[in-house]
Amino acid sequence: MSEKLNTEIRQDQFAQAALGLVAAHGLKGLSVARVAHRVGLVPSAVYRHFRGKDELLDAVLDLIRKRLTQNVQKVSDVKDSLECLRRLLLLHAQLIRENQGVPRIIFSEELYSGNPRRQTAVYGIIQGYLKRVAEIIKRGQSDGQIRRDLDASTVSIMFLGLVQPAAVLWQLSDGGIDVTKHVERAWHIFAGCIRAK
Amino acid sequence: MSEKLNTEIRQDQFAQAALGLVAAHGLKGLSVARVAHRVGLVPSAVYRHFRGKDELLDAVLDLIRKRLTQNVQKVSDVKDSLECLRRLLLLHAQLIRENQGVPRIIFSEELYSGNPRRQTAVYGIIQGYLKRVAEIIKRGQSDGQIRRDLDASTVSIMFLGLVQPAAVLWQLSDGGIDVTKHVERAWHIFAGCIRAK
DNA sequence: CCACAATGTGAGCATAGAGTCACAATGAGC
DNA sequence: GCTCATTGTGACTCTATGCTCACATTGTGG
Repeated sequence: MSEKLNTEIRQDQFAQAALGLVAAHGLKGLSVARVAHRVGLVPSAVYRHFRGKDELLDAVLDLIRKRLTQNVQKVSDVKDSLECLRRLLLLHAQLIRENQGVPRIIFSEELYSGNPRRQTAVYGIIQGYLKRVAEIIKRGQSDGQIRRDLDASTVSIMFLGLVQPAAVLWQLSDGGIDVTKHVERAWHIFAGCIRAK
Repeated sequence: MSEKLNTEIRQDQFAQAALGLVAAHGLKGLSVARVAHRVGLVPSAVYRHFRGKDELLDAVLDLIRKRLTQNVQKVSDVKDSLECLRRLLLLHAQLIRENQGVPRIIFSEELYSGNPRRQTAVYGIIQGYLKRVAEIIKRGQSDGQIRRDLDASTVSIMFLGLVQPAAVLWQLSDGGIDVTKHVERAWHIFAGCIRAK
């Protein structure tokens, strides 16, 4: 029998295991049994710490939200707002590279179709991230770094668009495309466009 | 008993039914039984026209490729390359609005994880589309409409990035975001950036 | 050191969905 | 109008997976 650990620790372990499994085998490959096995426990053990698979998935979403928030934190002290955005973009690319599970979960409607509550949750995560990006952009607009005639919200969505398609291609090509390189090139073009003249 | 129709017609019907089902209920809701029911037939009838679910999904992918190719065709006679791109972008947004199944299938790794052949197929569809976009861009570069210092391939991926995140948000918010509006605003910014001065 | 709550286990249930097969109906070509 | 290949049907099997439950084990507070 495995060591007995308290619920919070197990919940964390299960959530991380789940995220890893999605990265490796896709959402389709995410079964309660596999998650348990990855943690070194037996399937039914999962139900000691979650009411069901739904609750487990919620925990995974929470994990993802934390990772995104962390990235924003990491760049929050960069004064130059364009540089701040650039670094956030690179961190984002890195997050995706290091954990393919993140985009797979966020952009797979499998997770929330037929589950309005979770759909709202995912939407909230993305909107939360976008909001923070928009704030950085607005800061750049007030201190004259970024063109004031642009809608911060639109720009923040475009910002996401710098990574997202590249991430999909990277996944599809099994790493045949360098996400970070593309993101750097794209950023160069994009920055030249929103920078105040 | 239902009317007997030949295989090509049935294959088409099943593929379209499948695409519609994905739009309505997500990939998770795509079962052979439902597809059959939507066409007004019984589950086992599907196996008269496809070897299995895999072959059905391949047919759906083919349908999607055709739709994308159609869009490129529709704008192929527009001389002004920036205008050509703008129209293609709007068609793309329209395609997504009218058939949510398209992005859901293309960007859901569920479809191809654990199936290298199909993964390659999806990659091919996107790359094919990107290639055509890149050609339009190169045309714009040679006739002096678009900045020559930009890498056409990078720009084509950015082009995709103008719609993709908006499409995801639109899906997540149940239509709470106007994809076409965002795309128009984003295009305005983007075009100002790649246009030759 | 002991009781008991929390955690881990294995066996088993229920359901959904892919696929098979023998048989029935259809309709196109002769 | 007959024949037969094609297409449609219903009953079925098989497998994967979410989940339950009775029981075993652990370790912590008193």
